[in-house]
Amino acid sequence: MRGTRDLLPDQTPLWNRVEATARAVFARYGFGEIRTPIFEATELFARGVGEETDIVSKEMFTWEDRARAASEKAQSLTLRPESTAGVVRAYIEHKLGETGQLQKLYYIGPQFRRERPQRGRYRQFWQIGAEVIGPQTSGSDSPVRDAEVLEMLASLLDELGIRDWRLELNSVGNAEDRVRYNAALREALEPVKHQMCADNQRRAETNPLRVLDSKDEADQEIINGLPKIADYLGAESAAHFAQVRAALDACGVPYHLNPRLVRGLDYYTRTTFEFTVTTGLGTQNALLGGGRYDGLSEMLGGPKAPGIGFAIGEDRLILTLQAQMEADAAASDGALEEPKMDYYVAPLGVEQNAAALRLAQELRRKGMTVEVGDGGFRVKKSFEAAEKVARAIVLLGEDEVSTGVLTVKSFATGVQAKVERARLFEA
RNA sequence: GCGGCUAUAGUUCAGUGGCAGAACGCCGCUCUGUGGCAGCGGAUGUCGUGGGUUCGAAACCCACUAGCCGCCCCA
Repeated sequence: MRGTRDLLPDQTPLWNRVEATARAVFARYGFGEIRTPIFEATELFARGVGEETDIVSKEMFTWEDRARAASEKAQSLTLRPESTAGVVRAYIEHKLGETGQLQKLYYIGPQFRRERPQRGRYRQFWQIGAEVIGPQTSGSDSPVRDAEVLEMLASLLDELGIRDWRLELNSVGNAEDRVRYNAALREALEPVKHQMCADNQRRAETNPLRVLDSKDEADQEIINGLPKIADYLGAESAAHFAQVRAALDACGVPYHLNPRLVRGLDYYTRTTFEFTVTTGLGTQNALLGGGRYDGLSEMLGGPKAPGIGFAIGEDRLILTLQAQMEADAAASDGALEEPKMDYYVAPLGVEQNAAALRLAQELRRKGMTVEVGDGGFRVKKSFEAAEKVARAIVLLGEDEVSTGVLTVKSFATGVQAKVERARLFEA
């Protein structure tokens, strides 16, 4: 299917390493895993992500569920295009706010957007994300939370071995700041917008913030002359942002202020951020993105519950790591070695098959990785097969079975030795 | 959703109108309890799918599907 992929066993170890590292890092910061449905009511995304966003207006996989009884109405359902809305729905539904505790939740799972695929962009893609949310009394809107999340991401990327990441940081202000800034943008764009490209002319009308995001080269001069959001932050937003930056400075997390970083989901308020990389992703250079969403819970009919979260594009993280590994292998002239199993047990003759499987059983129960051949194979074939998958071959012929003294040959050293059956289990 | 490029063996690719190819990999033999090297031999296949042009199409044309690159946007 378009935009979907199969991940074969040569790929999945890296995926598992990434996910295990993420789980371990998140646990150190007190996050617990949440698993929410892969589909939700369409309404949730329309209200949470925003009716006018690209995601909701043209990228969702949506269908009408059948009404199963005359009294039941057909419901519009949608494969989740992101997970924050679902997590906040679960927060509301399970009344997690009533605990009074700050909730730190993370998730790993597939997301679905009906876009044209290209490198680093798939219709089913995976996100590793986390949300910090709770009633205000839990400190959920503290700048400490913003900085902690950003510092955690820096630690995670470092631990994964992602090199040359770059943190872009901005504050888009609270709801009131945004109203004033939008008005200022419209006013500034009015006399100059006719000089801009068609896309930007449209955005100037529908969503002036998006003009800031434009990469149209001819329009850059105009865009650079537009009012900066930083000048329109109210005292509260400005103080919050200053504290976030101070905490990042204290932790030694490098960042670049990017006054043009506006994000495409309607729920973002105040802190917004993106981590980008230059390796492996082509023009889709955003590795992860996120921000604060102080009003989302209320938008979804829940209690006031400020929050901040992010989503890592796992596919993009993997592409970056693979590109780095290829670059390293090319630089050191070394081929990428596939991990080998401990033993390949080769029965010599079909009469030894049962004994070979039994030997493998014992070795595996000791925790060793073992492959078993077939007595019908010629010895040459057994060696060839063994050398591909294992570090050593155990020959099991009539003699070995009757005496219990095995013939073991290491492929690394080329040394062949007779080994007591019992001693093999010690290794 | 828009534009460009691409699709031939397991893989990477050559093949611009006249017998479907190379390298690597795979299998067999030389070699029935010792692999890696070498020699010899073998199988690779809906030439993405469907239609059209032509005496003849892998090649030219159209449509579709999928991938890649870019735009939009985002992870």
